[in-house]
Amino acid sequence: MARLGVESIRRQQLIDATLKVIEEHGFQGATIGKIAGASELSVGIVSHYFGGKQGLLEAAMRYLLSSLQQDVTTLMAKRPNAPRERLMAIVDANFSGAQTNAQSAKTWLAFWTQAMHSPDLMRLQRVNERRLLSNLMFHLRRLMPIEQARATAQTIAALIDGFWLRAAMSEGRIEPNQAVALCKTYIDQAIHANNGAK
Amino acid sequence: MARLGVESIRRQQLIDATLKVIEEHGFQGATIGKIAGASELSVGIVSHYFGGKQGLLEAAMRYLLSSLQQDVTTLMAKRPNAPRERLMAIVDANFSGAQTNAQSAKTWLAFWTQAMHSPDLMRLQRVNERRLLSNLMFHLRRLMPIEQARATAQTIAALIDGFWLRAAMSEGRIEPNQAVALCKTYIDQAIHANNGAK
DNA sequence: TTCAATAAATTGAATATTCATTCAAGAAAG
DNA sequence: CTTTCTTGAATGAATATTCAATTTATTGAA
Repeated sequence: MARLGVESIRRQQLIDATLKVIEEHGFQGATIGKIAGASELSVGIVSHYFGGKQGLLEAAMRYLLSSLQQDVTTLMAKRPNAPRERLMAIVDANFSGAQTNAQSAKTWLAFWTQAMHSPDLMRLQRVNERRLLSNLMFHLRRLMPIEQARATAQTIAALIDGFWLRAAMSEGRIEPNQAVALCKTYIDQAIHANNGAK
Repeated sequence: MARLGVESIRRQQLIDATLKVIEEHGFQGATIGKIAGASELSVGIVSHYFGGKQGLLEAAMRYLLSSLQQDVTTLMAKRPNAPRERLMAIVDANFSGAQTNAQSAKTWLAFWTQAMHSPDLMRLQRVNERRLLSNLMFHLRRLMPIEQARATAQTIAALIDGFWLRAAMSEGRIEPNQAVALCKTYIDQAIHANNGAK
């Protein structure tokens, strides 16, 4: 028997290499050859562990999504349990840590594009989106009537996506702090505008 | 000599076919063969008029960008020359007419992804983005102090992009009316929040 | 008007390239 | 010495590009 855990090590090696190559060459330029090179493994190993290129790409996206989800729950746990604070934590998490640089924004955009033509990736994307929305709704419900909460949740979600997209297009010159600040300003405006209507 | 204007007719034929094929098969699936088929021309004609596939794709994106720009100026011209009205017109234009359906949102997303790896397309994208921002700023400046105007302009731009992105991901179930309504609600909130500080 | 002569436009089979996948052989671990 | 892991050359499929041949349009002389 080979060393225990080789499989999970190799899988992660390949996923890391995949993300790196997509960052560098885009989704189109991410060939098995380049990925194998970046991982210092051979091309054959991909089908051995992931069945093929598509399987590797889906695993890589799953990894990105779960990283984001982990950032969210970690950051949320550290904040006071007040609705406004929790909302701010959600925003912070979505622009935090490993997530925030133009490179990883490009990777996200690439996956989004890909997701439109892969039911599996699309499903993953939807699950995450619904989680974000229901998360936002949960806290907004405590601050405003349900209709306004719904609208505000949609708007916050769109804002987050929009800033991400702009980050991807801005060639390294992303200012996560600015995006976070603008999102927070919006949230306070929305709370203020709908306050008292509760 | 051949009939005058054949060149521009053929170019448009190919661009239309390109957009149609991308809508239908995605960016990856948009092969020269399919595009030629959809345009009822031969594959050879592409390199004759555009030098190659890349040239055709760039021309198609140029066409989309200029269509959007035209929608904006057309709609703006019809509205009263009041700052708030003009802002609303900008939002309307960005979700109007030929622009608004999940298919064309997918096409946009595909081009954005592509633009990240093509300096030429990136430059085009930037020009358009700067035009949108300065357009927004021009009117916001009349409603609030410059710092708030800057922040609001960034937020509106991000909102527009964000709703587009969500439209692209939402598999045909896009509600442009809802996106427009939410953008407008935000604008009014922002005006209200920063009013009097003028 | 008709008819070559010429130029422009168009075709699509042939070619070249790129790349995912396969798998027989070999290396490494236990 | 058996099992697992890994390699990478060979294969085949997909597709962009090329270009010689063909078609179509234009011109102007008869």
